[in-house]
Amino acid sequence: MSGRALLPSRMRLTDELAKILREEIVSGRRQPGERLSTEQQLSRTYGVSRAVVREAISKLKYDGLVDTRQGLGAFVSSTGRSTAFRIEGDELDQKELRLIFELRTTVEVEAAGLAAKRRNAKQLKSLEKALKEIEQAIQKGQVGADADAAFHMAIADAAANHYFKQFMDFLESRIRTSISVARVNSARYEGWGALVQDEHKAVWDAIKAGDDEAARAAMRAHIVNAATRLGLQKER
Amino acid sequence: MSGRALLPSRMRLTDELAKILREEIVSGRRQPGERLSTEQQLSRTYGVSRAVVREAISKLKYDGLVDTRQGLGAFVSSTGRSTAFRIEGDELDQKELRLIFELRTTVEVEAAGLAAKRRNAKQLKSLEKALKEIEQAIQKGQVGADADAAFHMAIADAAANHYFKQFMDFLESRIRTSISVARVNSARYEGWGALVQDEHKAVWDAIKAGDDEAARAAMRAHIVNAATRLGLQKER
DNA sequence: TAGACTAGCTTGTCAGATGACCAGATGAAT
DNA sequence: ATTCATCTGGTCATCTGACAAGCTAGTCTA
Repeated sequence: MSGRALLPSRMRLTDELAKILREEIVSGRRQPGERLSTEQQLSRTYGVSRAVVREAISKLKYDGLVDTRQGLGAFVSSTGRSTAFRIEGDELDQKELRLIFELRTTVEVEAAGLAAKRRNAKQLKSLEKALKEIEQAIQKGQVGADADAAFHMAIADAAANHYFKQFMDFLESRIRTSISVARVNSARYEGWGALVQDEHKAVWDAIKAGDDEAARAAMRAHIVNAATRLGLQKER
Repeated sequence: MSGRALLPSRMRLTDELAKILREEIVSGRRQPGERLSTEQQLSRTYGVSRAVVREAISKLKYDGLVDTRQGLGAFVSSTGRSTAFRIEGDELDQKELRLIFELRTTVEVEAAGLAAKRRNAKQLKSLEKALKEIEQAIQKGQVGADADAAFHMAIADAAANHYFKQFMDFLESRIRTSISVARVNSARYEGWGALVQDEHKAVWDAIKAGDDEAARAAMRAHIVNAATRLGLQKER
């Protein structure tokens, strides 16, 4: 088979094909509801095996861009919208990070508020434990990033909404991979340790007291400060 | 082949397997960097063909959960976290929908607040246009779902943060596919038209006036009411 | 000892085959 | 004439077996 010329590049064939098909759909060149060519046709058109075509279509299906029905074919999904929320790109510039931080702030502030209203005894204990571990780490001069993450996740738990938790987790890791770890750690903790801990305590106190407004305010202050410490301009 | 017993259910095999493997990773049972079993082993373990295993792994790779290298194997990605935020399942029950609505409320309320602070003349015009179209649709007795969506998206635009917009878009379409369209439309507009429009106007007025707190309050009221109209219990 | 080389494993891709599923046509029964 | 069961061809879902290409580790050679 020499049709390979139709799919150049050194990428994997399935990624290459998926990219082409995706482009055709999101660009609107293929209308919602429209039927795609059959796997065999696509395989012939692009000079790849049916297995490659299947994996490529599988990706689009996974993103909700197409639906397949056995015996019928593959169709451009009616919504034409992706069913997954992605943040593309490995390295994000400061401007993008600031926007993501804004979204994160929004969600985490509300999570703190919900936690203040809904937390139970067990969750309070988890929070307290995380807080103590951060304290100890700081006293030892350690970074305590794990304990810090645990604190934030404990809040998400207490908010009693696993979508909040999932989303915060997602955003956190997305931000983390975009800022060099060294920078995060140093910026977050070097010299700021005590200050950060004060902010944590404020959040903790409010959640313990069940004061959701105070919890929101404390969390907002904490994250805005964190952004500042990371060198992201504080807005407003 | 009788190993099928290991993968019951009427889902597609590849989705089923992907779900299992994903669970093993996000739960932390498999550590970041750890090597997965080979495709052949997995194929034997779960009693499916290698093609199915490949498609399943392809999904995880797509979400950034695993990396594969030809000749080496598949590895749990270093972060161990997904690069995409998904809400699994086609039909979500009321409880899940309520939780998603809570997240949506959070984001959209803040978006309204940001819009009030940041909107420019052009965006105000878009909002006004959407508002008028909804009005006309209601007077004609039509549904006006498109115009309604346009209104919400115009707010997202005015918030000047495309992550808000993307995420709201994502949640909206995710909710829409979980509630039968007929039910959404009727519940949203049949008899409620004028009421809904009043809520929209309140949001619009606040954004136009640049009053972010009022915008947040109005949007919160609007979405809470929408949830109620959809038969989702209002919480708190 | 240092470097080239080979063996063996793994993923990437291919080709062909079978089963399940669907829409529409066909034909029989009412 | 209408309704319903059946047939038929097309399509996706899955399986099987094979080869190519990339990688590691150990072996062999100079």
